[in-house]
Amino acid sequence: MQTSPAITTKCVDCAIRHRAVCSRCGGDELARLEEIKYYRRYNSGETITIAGETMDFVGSIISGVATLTQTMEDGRTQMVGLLLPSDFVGRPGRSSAVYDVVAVSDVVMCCFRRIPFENLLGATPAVAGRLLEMTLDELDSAREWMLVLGRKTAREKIASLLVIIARRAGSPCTESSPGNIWFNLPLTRDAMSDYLGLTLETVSRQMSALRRDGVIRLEGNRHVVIPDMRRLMEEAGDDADGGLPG
Amino acid sequence: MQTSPAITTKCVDCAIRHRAVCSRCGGDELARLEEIKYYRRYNSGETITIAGETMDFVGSIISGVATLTQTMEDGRTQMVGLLLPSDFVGRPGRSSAVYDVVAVSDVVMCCFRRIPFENLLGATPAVAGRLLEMTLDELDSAREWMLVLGRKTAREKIASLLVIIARRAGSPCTESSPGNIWFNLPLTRDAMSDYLGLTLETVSRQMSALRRDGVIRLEGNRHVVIPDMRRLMEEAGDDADGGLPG
DNA sequence: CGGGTCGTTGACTGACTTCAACATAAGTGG
DNA sequence: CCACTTATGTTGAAGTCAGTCAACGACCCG
Repeated sequence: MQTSPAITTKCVDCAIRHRAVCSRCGGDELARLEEIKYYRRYNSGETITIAGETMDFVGSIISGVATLTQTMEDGRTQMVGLLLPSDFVGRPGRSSAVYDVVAVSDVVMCCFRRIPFENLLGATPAVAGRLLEMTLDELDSAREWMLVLGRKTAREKIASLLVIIARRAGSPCTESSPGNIWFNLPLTRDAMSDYLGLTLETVSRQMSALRRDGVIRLEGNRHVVIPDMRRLMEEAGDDADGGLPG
Repeated sequence: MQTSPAITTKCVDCAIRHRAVCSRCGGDELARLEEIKYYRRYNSGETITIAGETMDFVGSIISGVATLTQTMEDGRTQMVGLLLPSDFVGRPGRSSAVYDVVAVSDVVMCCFRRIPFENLLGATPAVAGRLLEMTLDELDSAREWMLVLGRKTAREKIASLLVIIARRAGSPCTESSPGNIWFNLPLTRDAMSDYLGLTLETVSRQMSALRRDGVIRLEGNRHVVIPDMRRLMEEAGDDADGGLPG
């Protein structure tokens, strides 16, 4: 981890300005956040927090991807959160981390020392309210994921993960047919298996099966193209509409 | 569901006063809550909310147990929350329910109409702050449950559920050896299977196995005695200490 | 070239599910 | 009081989906 005095972006110009914990702040409140914020960079693979250790800061992911995982004594691990830009890391009111947080790509974070941030929470309803809203959203995601873990087949699990990533990180294809969506998978097969409660072999097999069946196209191991979002959502067992236009 | 003008408990005397969303309120703030609150009763088996339908109130469970479940189109269901006294139901800022909430015993709730409660949230930091804290706790529980669903064996799942219920609803045995803990299971085998992502047959088999191995004692189908909490926690794969003294 | 990481595929195994029969208890109405 | 129904729980036998173990391929970097 490196503190980087080099980065001095103003909050107003920040890429996550409209989605992060600061999104409801007006000029005054933003100024107060600007005073106590600082940036940190992590290289891919670097640990951000370790379960059980002191955590004296909280913050937002500005760019990159990190994972939140829980590990049992015998080594079994379960990912319990996937942190993308604008997501919040850390828990106000608690001094030690409960989960391992690891950067799975190069990550830049906007950090606040925990105690000053907690004080600011009490004084700034715009921040407290937005944090409540984000936490409620996280809770909904966690509950949706409980359905995936508890009741879906391996194939449905893979499809569900691809839907979630496509929703948050996918881009419409520019050249090919306009309905297409693509993204670069931010996770290794092993990380995917940790997310889905599967083994990496099963992940690999089901990725191959979805490719064989034309549900996805793989260009290299990480580049995923989704020719028909609706089809993928059916494979995920989410027949509810509301996906990206396809 | 019956509205009951009969119940007119003052907030000060409420059984969940010190744990619910109102727990940080002082006299003034409590008075404001008292103005807009009303009680509702549900009989065991009654539906409190249906996913997708309008939900114009939020509130706290005062007594009884309710479940929060998600259902797929083909009927597979996953419980995503177990609501015990002091737990909060509903989401401020959203007008329709996302989950089915069902009373699994007779339930009494302390309700607030949603809009007035949302207004009060903005004006009462004691309530907003406590709701944030409770939501963060719920998120931690949900993440712990993701580990159970994704990585634990059937036997560990059952043990984990029993640990959670014992923690929140267990009583130390008065007559028998003081280390003992007992409780009445609030869930049928079928509801347990929905919680754990198993079939009810597997739940039944593993309950029998834990009984045969002396980890639990069953007196009737619902009354569970835990002779050694530490042993049960080992069976759950939670070797971390911090349980009740045993 | 060798060593490391990451990914794929095959053969076999096993934990949990599925299907089915049966047990127990409570409620209803004759 | 008893036959009948319904809800709940237990147990057995057979089937299957995903895990385990193992070999191999692609790629990168020193």
